Amino acid sequence: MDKKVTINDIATQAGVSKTTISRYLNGKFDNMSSNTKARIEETIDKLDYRPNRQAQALKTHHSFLIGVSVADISNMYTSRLLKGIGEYFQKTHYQVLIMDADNSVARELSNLEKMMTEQVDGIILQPLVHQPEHYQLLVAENTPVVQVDRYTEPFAWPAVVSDNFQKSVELAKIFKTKSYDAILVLANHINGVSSRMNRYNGLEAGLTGSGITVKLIEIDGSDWQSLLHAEIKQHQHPAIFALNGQVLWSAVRFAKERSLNIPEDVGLIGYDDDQFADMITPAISSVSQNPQEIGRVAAEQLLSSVNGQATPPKNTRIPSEIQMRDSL
Amino acid sequence: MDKKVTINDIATQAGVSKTTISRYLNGKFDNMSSNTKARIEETIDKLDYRPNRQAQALKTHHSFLIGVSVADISNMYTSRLLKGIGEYFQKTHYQVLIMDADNSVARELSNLEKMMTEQVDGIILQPLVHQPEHYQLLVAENTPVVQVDRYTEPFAWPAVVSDNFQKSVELAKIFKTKSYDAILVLANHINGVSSRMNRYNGLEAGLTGSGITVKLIEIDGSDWQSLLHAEIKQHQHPAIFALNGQVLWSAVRFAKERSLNIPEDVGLIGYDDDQFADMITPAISSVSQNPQEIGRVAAEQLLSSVNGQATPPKNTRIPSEIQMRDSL
DNA sequence: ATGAAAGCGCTAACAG
DNA sequence: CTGTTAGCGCTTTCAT
Repeated sequence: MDKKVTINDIATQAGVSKTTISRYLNGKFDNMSSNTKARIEETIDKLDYRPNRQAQALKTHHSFLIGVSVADISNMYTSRLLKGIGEYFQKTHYQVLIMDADNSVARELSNLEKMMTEQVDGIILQPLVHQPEHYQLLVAENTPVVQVDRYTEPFAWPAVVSDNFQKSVELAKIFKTKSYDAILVLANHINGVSSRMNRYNGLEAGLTGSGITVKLIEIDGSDWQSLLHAEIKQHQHPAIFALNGQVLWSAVRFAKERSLNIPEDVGLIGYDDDQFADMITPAISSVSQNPQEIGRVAAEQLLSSVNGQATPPKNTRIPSEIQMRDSL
Repeated sequence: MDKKVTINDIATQAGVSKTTISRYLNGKFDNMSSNTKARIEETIDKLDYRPNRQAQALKTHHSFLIGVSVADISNMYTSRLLKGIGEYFQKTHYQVLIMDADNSVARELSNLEKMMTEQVDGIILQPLVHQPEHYQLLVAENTPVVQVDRYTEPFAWPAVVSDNFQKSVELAKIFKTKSYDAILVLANHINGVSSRMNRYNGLEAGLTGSGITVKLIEIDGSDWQSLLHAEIKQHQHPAIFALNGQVLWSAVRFAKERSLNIPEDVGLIGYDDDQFADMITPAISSVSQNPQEIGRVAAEQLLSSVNGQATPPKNTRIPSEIQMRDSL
C-alpha cells in the first residue's frame, strides 16, 4: 500500500518550495523560470502526482462539484437529460454528483441535504415540489440553482424547460382540424408539476370556444382504465393525449387489452416517443422533447451562475416537435 | 451572503471545545454528559450546521465518494443499473459520482483520472476495454473496484454480470426444438466485450454437433443490412439473435423495412426488452436481464471491499430470464 | 468528562 | 523569480 504523493513530495524532489508547485498547478507561469517549470513538470510526471481535491476545496471554498437531483433516474427522459449535462461538464473541471429522488419528496430533500454537505458549488434540480419554500434549505445557503423540466412557483431560480404550453396550443389546432370531439388527457397527478400543468392548460386554452370536451384522467387513481373506457364510449370521436412517455405506453397497452382500434375508435398522441413510437402499428404520433439540449443549456446557465454572473430567474424554453404519424 | 457555520461556531455557542463537538459528530458519546450532548444537539439544530466533507476527508483520508463509470449513460440498461447502485448507497453515507464514457475509451480513462483526483474510495466500472493493463492507473493506486456487466481478462477485480453464457446454452436448446437451421447473431463489435462474447460463445457451445449454422454479423460494419438479408435468403429457417436492446430494435426496424415477416421469414429474439417487446406485433421474444440487481450487488460488494474485507476477484452471476413471445 | 495542540494537503498574502 | 507563513475545517493523540 503506497502512500499518496503530495505537493510536498513534489516540492522536495524538484528542489523548490510548495508555493512554486502550487503556482505551477494553477497555471501561474508569469514569473517562473522555464527551468523550474520543466523540472516540476518532470517530477509530477515521474511521481504521477494528482493534487488532492479535498485539500484544494478546503482552502478555496470551491468544491468543483455540481449536484444533480432527478425525479426518477430510470427513465429515458432522465437518461438523455443526464447525457446533456454530463457532456457539458465533461469539458470543465467540475464533477457531477447525480442523485435520484425516486419520486419521493422525502428522499429528494435528503439528497439535497447530502449535496450541501458535499459543498456542491451549484445544483441542477428537477423539482418534485411546486412550492419554493420547500427548498428553503437551498435558499438559506445561497446555492446557485437551475431548474430543469419543471419549476417552482413563484419563481425562485431560472428554469430550462420544454415549450409545453405552446405545443399544446399547436396540438389543439390539430385536434380541431381532425374534428375530434373530446380530448382525454391522461397523466400522472398533474398538480404541482409545472410541465404537466402547462401541457394541460395549453390544450384548454387552445380549445376554448371550440366545443371540444377536455377531460383529465389521472392514472395513479384507481381503475383509470374503466373511467377512460367509459369516456371513450361516450364520445363520437375521442382522442387520448398522454402527458408523458410512460403514460403513453400505458395507453397503448390499454387500447390493446380492450381491443380498441387506433385511430378509428380512439385517436392517440403522447409525449416522449423515444424511438419506439414508429415501431408499432399503428405508428404513434408524439411530441418529442429534447432533454439532452435541456441538460446542456441548464449546465451552461448553472456554470455562469456559479461563476458569479447573475442569472435572472427566467424560463428558457427548448422547442419540442410534434411528430405526426398514424395514431392521430 | 452568510458565512458558513463551522465546528468552531458550534463550539463557541455551545460553550465547549471543538474536540467535544467532533466527538458528538462521530457518535462518541461514551464519556459525554447528557447535558453537554443536549446542548450541542440544540446548537447544531439552531445554526443548521453541517460538517464540511472536504475537511473531514482531508483529515481521515476517506472521501465517502464512490465513482461509477458507465459505457453509455443514455440507455435503459444503464438507467436501471444506476437505479440499483443509487438505491444501495442511499442508505449509506457515500455519494455517487457517475461518469459517462460515452463509449469512448479516451473519455473513460479521463473520467477515471478525474475520479482519482476526487479521491474516490472505490469504483464501479463497466469497462470499455478488455485488457486489465489498460486500467493500471487504478491498480497503481490500489483502489477497490467492482466491475459490472463486463470484465477484463485476466481477472483483476470482482465482477457482477448476467449469466450470459448459460442463457445462450439454454437458447440453443430452444433453437433446436424449433428446428431453426441458421442463427444470425447480430451485435456491435463483440471483441473485448465479455458479455457479448459469452453470449456468442454460449450459443456456439450449445449448438455444436447440431448442424445449425451460426453466423456473426456486426452492425457497426458497413451495410450489415444487405449482409443480413442475404443470409436470411440463403437459409430455410433462419433466426436472428440480437445481442443487446439497441441491436434488437435495429433488427425489428430492418425486418419492417424489408417487409420480412416475423417469425415466418425469420425468427427473432434479443436481449433487453425494456417493456416494449410485448407492445409490438408480433410480440418479441427476449432475454431480460436484471441490471438493477446487478447494480445493487456490485454496490454491496464494493462497499465491503472499501471497508477492508478482501473480495476475491470472482464473477457473480445474476440470472436473466428468457421471455418467449411470438417472434421466435 | 473535556480540552489543547498538531496536522491532513493545499493556497495566498507578504516578503524578499 | 521564489520562499515563509498562516490557515481552510476537521480529527485525534495526549493531557488533565
